Amino acid sequence: MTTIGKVAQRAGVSQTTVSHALNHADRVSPEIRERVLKAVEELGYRPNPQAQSLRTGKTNIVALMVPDICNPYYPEIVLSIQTALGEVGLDTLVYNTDVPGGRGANHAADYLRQARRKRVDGVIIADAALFGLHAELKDLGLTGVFIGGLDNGAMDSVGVDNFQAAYRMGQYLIEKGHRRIAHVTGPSHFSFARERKAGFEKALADAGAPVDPSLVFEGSFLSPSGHDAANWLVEKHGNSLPTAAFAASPLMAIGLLAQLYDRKVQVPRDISIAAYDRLSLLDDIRPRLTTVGCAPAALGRAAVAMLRDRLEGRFKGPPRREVIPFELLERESA
Amino acid sequence: MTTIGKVAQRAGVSQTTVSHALNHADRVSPEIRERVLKAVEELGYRPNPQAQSLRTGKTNIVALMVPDICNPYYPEIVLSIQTALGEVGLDTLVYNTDVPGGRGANHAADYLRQARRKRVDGVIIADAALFGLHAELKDLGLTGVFIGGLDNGAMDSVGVDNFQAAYRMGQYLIEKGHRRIAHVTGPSHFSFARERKAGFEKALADAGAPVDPSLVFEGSFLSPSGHDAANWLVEKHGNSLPTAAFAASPLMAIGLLAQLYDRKVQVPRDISIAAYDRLSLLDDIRPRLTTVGCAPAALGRAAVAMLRDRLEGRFKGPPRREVIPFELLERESA
DNA sequence: GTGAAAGCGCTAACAG
DNA sequence: CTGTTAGCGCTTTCAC
Repeated sequence: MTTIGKVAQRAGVSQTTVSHALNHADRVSPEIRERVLKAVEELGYRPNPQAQSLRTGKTNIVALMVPDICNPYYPEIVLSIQTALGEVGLDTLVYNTDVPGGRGANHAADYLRQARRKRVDGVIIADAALFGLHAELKDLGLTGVFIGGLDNGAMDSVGVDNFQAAYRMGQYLIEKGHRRIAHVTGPSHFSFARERKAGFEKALADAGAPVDPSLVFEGSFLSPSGHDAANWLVEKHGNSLPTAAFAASPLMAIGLLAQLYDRKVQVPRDISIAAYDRLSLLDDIRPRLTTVGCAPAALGRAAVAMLRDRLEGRFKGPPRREVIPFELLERESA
Repeated sequence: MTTIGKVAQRAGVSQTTVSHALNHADRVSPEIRERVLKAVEELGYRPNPQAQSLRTGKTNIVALMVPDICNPYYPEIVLSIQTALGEVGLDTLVYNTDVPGGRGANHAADYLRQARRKRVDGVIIADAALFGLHAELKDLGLTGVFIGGLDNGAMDSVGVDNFQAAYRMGQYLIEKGHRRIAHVTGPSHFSFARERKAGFEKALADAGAPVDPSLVFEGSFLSPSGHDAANWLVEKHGNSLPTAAFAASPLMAIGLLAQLYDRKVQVPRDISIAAYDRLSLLDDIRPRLTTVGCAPAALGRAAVAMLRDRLEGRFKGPPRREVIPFELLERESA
């Protein structure tokens, strides 16, 4: 392994000069710099990152926490983040916080500590269940960005205005003539699930068609609860289905679609289906889902930008929140 | 930050002793060990991994290369690998090698070098396009495991017997009474795509129903070529569709399904569809696809086991190949 | 069984 | 503008 010493020797200068030439070009004369660079080139020298880290405390690694990469919402986030970080030479450590990894129940916090121990430069948390960790994050002195809602604004975060987006969808379904609309919500312990619910219900109420509580089903955001919701729809309301259903997550919408298919209910002929969030995966699902939300990649890129602002000292103020615009995508399902 | 020095001071011993107590329990008397552990506990001491790495050359980091995490084949691999590595304290650096990250065309090799530079302990490559990198890997002195085929057996690898699995599917379709079967293959420059093709064709030939070349369509493994294949089917063979089609990847099968839906061709009524590989994502697609293959997670776990065998010195022999058994899953699409 | 001392490769005061 | 020097925190000979 070529070390800085070898380079110095070859260039006929001291290690310091090599270091300067590489890190503070201006502190060194052009000719010397040239010589050093040439030696670096010839020797194929690459600084040892461990040594750099030990010295500087920086690792050029960012930890990324997602609940479960197999939930198709997250790959787009992970990809956009890894790519954006990779472009500036940062590496991405991925943790699936929701998947028991032989570390007991509380592995989210464990992973966080593990990341800290590793001296990652920053953390991006794309897991709603982890919003409570902001205090721990702060304690550990980690700079981090949350993706999604963060009630108390205790740290930097990026997200969509859940209330407005769901409101928009409510509006849309009303425009389309729907009055009896089922609503498959997320778990009410998530504040962003409550926001979506509130926004959607407000839209219906504003249109004079307030939601019928018997048409509300609380799901888990995951596809099995889409199945459950479909069964519930057919069993409880089979003799007179609502004309539309809004699922607060794409996975629940997919589950809904699948189970309705199995129960011979046709979409959108027998019932229209709309979903919150917009996944490119959905482009291959039939019928194509009408959705409201933003592309997850936009969240990822924004999160990286915010994190870099902190890491590179461009921004030092109090926690910020960036709101990403949403879009309603009308397709064939509703 | 508590360092080893503080611990030594508190325990009233030297740094060396602390290090020994922590890393070579037997080189230290029980009482001293006890004292050291107590001090460690009280101070919440955690060794600095950068310092450890600088000294030992190990980082406890493994790099994982996938073409594109948004291809739903990979999340299961990534999850299983990250989980398996996490269980033994190894962290996972994820790279999407197929996605331009501002690093020109050849970023796969770039990423590899970047990983090496980072002194990762090992690399897992789950990208068929990267099999050619085995030489580079060896040059860089990296221990690595490939997931998927690796023609020349130059490095450790795990995979499925593509020929046999595809053969099995051919057999199955024949058993089901199909004789005119379309075949959407992968790109022929991938040897494993050729193996699948050969296996499938052999099965048909063995059954006395050799494949009709006009029913073969070479795709890209991705969903758009499933669309293309559907269009081709309808346009070229619309007046007398084959009774079944076998797609050499799940994504192509999904694309096929989607486009057939758009063109009002019903599966399996009008044509049966079968796919290579088994994704849990497919559980939510309707109609449910009949598949042959192994769960990607099995590959991930096996890869981690192989890598650890090398890393932990349990195995030092020549490159090994582990073949994971496949399974045919009969469902409603074929 | 325990400790002193060297050094992994690098950066940054501080002198010159 | 360039070099000397001192560590960053840890592990590991090598003495004792």
